[in-house]
Amino acid sequence: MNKIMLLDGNSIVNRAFYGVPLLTNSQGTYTNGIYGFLNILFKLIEEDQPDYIAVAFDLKAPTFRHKVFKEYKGNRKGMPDELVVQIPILKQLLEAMGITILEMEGYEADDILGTLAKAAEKNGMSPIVVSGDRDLLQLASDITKIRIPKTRGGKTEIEDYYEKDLIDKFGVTAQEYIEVKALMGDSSDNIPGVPGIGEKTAYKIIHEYHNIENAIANSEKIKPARVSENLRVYEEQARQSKYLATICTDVPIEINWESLKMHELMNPKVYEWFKQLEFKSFFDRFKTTVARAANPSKNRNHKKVDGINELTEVIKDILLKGEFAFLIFKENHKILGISCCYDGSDGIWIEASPTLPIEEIMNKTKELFESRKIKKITHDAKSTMHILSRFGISLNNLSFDTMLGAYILNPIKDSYGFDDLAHDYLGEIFPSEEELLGKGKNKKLLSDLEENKITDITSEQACIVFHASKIMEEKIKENNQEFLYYEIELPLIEVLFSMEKHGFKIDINRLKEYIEELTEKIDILTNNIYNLAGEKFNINSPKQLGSILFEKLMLPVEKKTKTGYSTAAEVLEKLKNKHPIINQILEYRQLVKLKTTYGDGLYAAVNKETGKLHSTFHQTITATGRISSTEPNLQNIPIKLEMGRKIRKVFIPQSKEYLLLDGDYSQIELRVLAHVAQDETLIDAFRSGADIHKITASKVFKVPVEEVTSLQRSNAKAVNFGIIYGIGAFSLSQDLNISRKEAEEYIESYFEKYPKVKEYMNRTVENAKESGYVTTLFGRRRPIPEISSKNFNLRSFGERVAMNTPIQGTAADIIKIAMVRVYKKLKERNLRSRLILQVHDELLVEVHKDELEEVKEILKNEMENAVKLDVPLEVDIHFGDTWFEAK
DNA sequence: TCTGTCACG
DNA sequence: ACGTACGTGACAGAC
Repeated sequence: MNKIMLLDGNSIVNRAFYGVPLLTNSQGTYTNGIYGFLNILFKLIEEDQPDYIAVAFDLKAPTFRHKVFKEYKGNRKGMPDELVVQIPILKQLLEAMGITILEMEGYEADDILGTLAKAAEKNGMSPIVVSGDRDLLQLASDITKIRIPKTRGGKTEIEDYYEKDLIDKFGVTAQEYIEVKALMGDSSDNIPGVPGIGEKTAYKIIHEYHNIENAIANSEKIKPARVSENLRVYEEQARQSKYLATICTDVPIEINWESLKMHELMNPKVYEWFKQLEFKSFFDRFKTTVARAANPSKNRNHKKVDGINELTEVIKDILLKGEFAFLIFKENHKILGISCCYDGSDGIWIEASPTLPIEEIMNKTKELFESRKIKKITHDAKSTMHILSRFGISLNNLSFDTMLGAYILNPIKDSYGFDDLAHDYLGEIFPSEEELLGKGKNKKLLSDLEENKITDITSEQACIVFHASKIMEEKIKENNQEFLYYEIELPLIEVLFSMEKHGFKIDINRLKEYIEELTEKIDILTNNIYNLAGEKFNINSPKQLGSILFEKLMLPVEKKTKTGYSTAAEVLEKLKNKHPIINQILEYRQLVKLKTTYGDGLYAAVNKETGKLHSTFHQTITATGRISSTEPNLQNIPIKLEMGRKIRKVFIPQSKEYLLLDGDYSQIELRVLAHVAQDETLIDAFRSGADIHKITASKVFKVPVEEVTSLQRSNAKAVNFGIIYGIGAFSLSQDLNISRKEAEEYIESYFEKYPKVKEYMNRTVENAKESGYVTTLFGRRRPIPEISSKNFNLRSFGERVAMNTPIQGTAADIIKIAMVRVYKKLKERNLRSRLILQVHDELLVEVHKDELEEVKEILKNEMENAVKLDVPLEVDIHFGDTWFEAK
């Protein structure tokens, strides 16, 4: 007998949503309801192997039940927004799987399922009705099976009911199940039932009288008296409840059985959906043939080159084409080979081998890489340049970097892998690194794979890069981002490469001394703390520290975290006067931070050969356009506190012939704000060259500039920062330790004095809501999906981001322009001085003593004139023998 | 691997 | 009534 599976979409996704923790993919789309639904669906299909399938959904429109009883489901709370957004995705996914979705205005999903189940029975099929809701049990028969899945802690258990199971478990038939509900009502659907009759009484009555009419007729015999009387008084209400509780089995819906037939669910479209939703655990459900068919590019015919003659032919071809995409593959310091793609169809894998050593490949290809005529396309050019430089090769005429292109087109992604390129720009499927090699300790090496697989993967990636670059070029043009991409970001690659390669010299002996000094101080503090606590414990453990402070010493609890007491500096600061241990802990924390992160951390990062720190600068990480620095992070070296600042004395020039020259923008973000908001008052303030915080203080606190106190100035400074961040009164009040009301007054007063700033903020948020993104002065774009969220917090975050990103991002654009120009000038003039570091609003140059005056001029000039704004850009220049002195 | 904490702009 | 400033990265401890 043919089986037909009929699912109650809403109720199952609801169950799934609450049974699976709130998941999102990397785009921030909530996916837990969909994920849970699929888990249930797959399990059911595996168990029952249905021949036909359909999913019914409720519509928002009122149903026939509302017509007779407008309060029906009146007390229902709506779905949470996190679930609402998943429903349309689920529907599209089901459609992609070839599963028919049934909806009918005026009816609920239950009614559609009931109608189909009954029709299917008549048609000689076995219906399997699936719902998260027990109401459906009234559809059970000796042919129709009701299945109720429950998801708990990721596990799905299913209760099954034929009508006999209903009788076994509840002692009622399917029809009697309705009668019971008519009597007891249903608070979740707002079905009234009969007052005074609950579950127990309802069953008792139906066991004896089988239906409500019979019960009403015999109500005299029913005890207790109140139940008996209510049955008569509320007999109409009981009838209406029965009507409401009865699933309609004759919905006027046309049934096309053929269209409900099951197909292979795991088709290419579905594969794509799963990739986007990041349901990696479902991937192995796809037959490899499907994955292959899903990917037209797999049909490319890649070639492996492992002989010198073939390589010569390839190079000849490339010289003819004038352009090629390439990737260099490196694993554990070993270079495996180079893949390339130059005519848009097949890729080529040039494999390093004993017969064709990498040195020989590099010797042969050097002319290509260094040619100023041949255009090069690659993915992550900066890393590539490091590899090439080991062979004394430089990369010229880089025409496109797809990693950077993907970032400019969408800076909020958290990875820019080949799978992303294929999906986002080519509409193709390519497995991610994790899918290809696994992850964690089981991660395989590319070189461990079969030979032809290596050829396929490496060549295919080069092809993806080639093709994606063409699409990206178009999009960059459409977005008016050509200047940003070709004049700022692309040239910046070489600048960052040079900074990384050059490195920052460290006075290693001085660093050792610094560590020793810290060690001694920490030892003393540790002893003091143990004495004050009366026992030894791990001061670094927030958990142990919390129990000492708040349980043993009974200090008042200011703030809690998810896991326990907060021991953050901000909290301890407030406990300073309550116990002498607090100051010791604060100082201990500060010194331990300095020792571990900056002392030991930097020491370990110093390159043994060069004696320098070679940080990596990331150009595709931040959502705003800033660069970031890792291993080590040189953008967060202490400066605010004296003890921390001292570490800057270990940062020195490479030799005594050199000095460190530092240029930093003064108030660049506020200046950008003045410009983009076109606020005359703010513009004038900057043109006058005066202290901007002081001026703001004078305006906000309505006192003459000369009479601004230092407290007023520092408060105004906080307001200025707040404005840039997308101000909130609460946070400002926290920051300044003032009341919320006062903070509100500050803000109001600020906007009164700088009205165009307020207009600008409103306009920017409006635009972001309209378009879904914000832009900087140079066309950098940041999508803000949160801004249309129904969730207050998410939406508020989106609004703040909309206000902040154009400012932070424009400042980032500006300093990047300056970097490119400074680099170019130093190179053009054949100077020995080198740009070595950028810290968001600051550039550091290692300058040869003979070139000091010239380079000072270049640095100041290029930074101040990187862009012409309606306010001047001011740069402070300092120099010295260490970074400490150069600030 | 996540959380808390803290360093920077 | 909501819970609270924008952007990062490193380290230690706890799971």
